[in-house]
Amino acid sequence: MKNRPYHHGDLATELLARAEQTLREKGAAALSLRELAREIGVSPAAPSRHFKSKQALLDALALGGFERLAEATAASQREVGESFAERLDAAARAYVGFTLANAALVDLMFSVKHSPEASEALRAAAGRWSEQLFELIGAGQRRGEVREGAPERVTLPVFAALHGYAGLAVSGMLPAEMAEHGLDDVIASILRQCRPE
Amino acid sequence: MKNRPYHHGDLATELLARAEQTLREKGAAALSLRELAREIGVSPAAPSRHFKSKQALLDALALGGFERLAEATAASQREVGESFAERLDAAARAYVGFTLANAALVDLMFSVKHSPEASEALRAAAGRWSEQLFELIGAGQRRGEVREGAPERVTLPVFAALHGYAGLAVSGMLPAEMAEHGLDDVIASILRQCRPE
DNA sequence: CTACATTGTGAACACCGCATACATTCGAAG
DNA sequence: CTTCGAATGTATGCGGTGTTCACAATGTAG
Repeated sequence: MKNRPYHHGDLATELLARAEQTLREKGAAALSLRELAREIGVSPAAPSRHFKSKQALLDALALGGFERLAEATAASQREVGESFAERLDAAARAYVGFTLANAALVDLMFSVKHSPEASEALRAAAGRWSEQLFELIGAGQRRGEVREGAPERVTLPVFAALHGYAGLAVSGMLPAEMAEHGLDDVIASILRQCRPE
Repeated sequence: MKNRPYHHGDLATELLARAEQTLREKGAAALSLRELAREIGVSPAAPSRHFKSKQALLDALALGGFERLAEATAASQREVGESFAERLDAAARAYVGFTLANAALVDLMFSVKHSPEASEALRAAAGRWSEQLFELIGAGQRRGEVREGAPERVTLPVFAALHGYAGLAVSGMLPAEMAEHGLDDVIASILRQCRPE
């Protein structure tokens, strides 16, 4: 009856793909392992062979999100000028754009609830990405376009502003008049706070 | 057998209270109407008389959160000096303190998922609170301690930085060396970006 | 070819949110 | 005070969920 062989071949990746699709369309809360299995045409217990719990599936999604975010950030820096203002602008728009395009996923990534062992991998992936921000700031400092100071202590406020703006925009809590110039204003304020004396 | 009368007397408020407690202790996902009813000693369907759905209960919690946040912010401004630096510092610590002390609740407040009619009330409560921030910035401008500009466009980056820092801190994504001076650095950067030319 | 590890199945369990029909209590109008 | 409707709590059931277990089918290494 079923044309599908007994073994699916690559259930894990198809689970992740479909999960991310439903995540995007209906949010994290509406994600159901059983429904996923039903869509793929596999028994309800099959997913548990690849993800020992629903949380594990979510952790895997979050991990992939960080990797893609890191890639998007790197890409934004590849074809842009060398001035700090340009590079920051590109990185900021890459980050906020990614967040707006993957709201539920980003929510997952920065969610508090992660299984302890996944937390390690997540922290690592997040670190691999935030290093790009350190490097961005560091380069600006070397060019004399960013004020002096320990890179982490200069980078944190920058990143916080971006993260905060993206979160506010996604939550729909921004009145229209703020959303319009919102990102521009945030970027401008970051440049102002980074300026050397 | 039961000493409790047939009518509980104030089920709605006790539901909210217990819900917030479990929210704090075990997170939003672990919140169950049935378990709440069990704890209070009432039938599983009883809560539905006061909150037509689980989402309605969550909306009510979020609403209360905004009100308490507004109150905490107002309190932070009552017994503090008049300089912008002092007032911003107080408001910032009030906001970040509130989110750290009520992480899951704040998550709920800024979550995307709200029933349409609750969104209105939520937006209103959020507005009542954000007006305090506008006023904070406006007062700073009148004192000549904050750069000129439309209040919304000056306030947004300020609030974004605070919101973003709180989110990062809560998510545990901050390395130790950042978390230490983190808030201080964010506040300093806000002051820098607000400074007149 | 045989043994073992991997992957998918089927049934079961204990939950959950929600809806419906019914019971009890409260409060106001007559 | 009685009555009668509204508010509140109960009992039960439905369809859904995540997770676990024993078992079956398939792949793979020796």
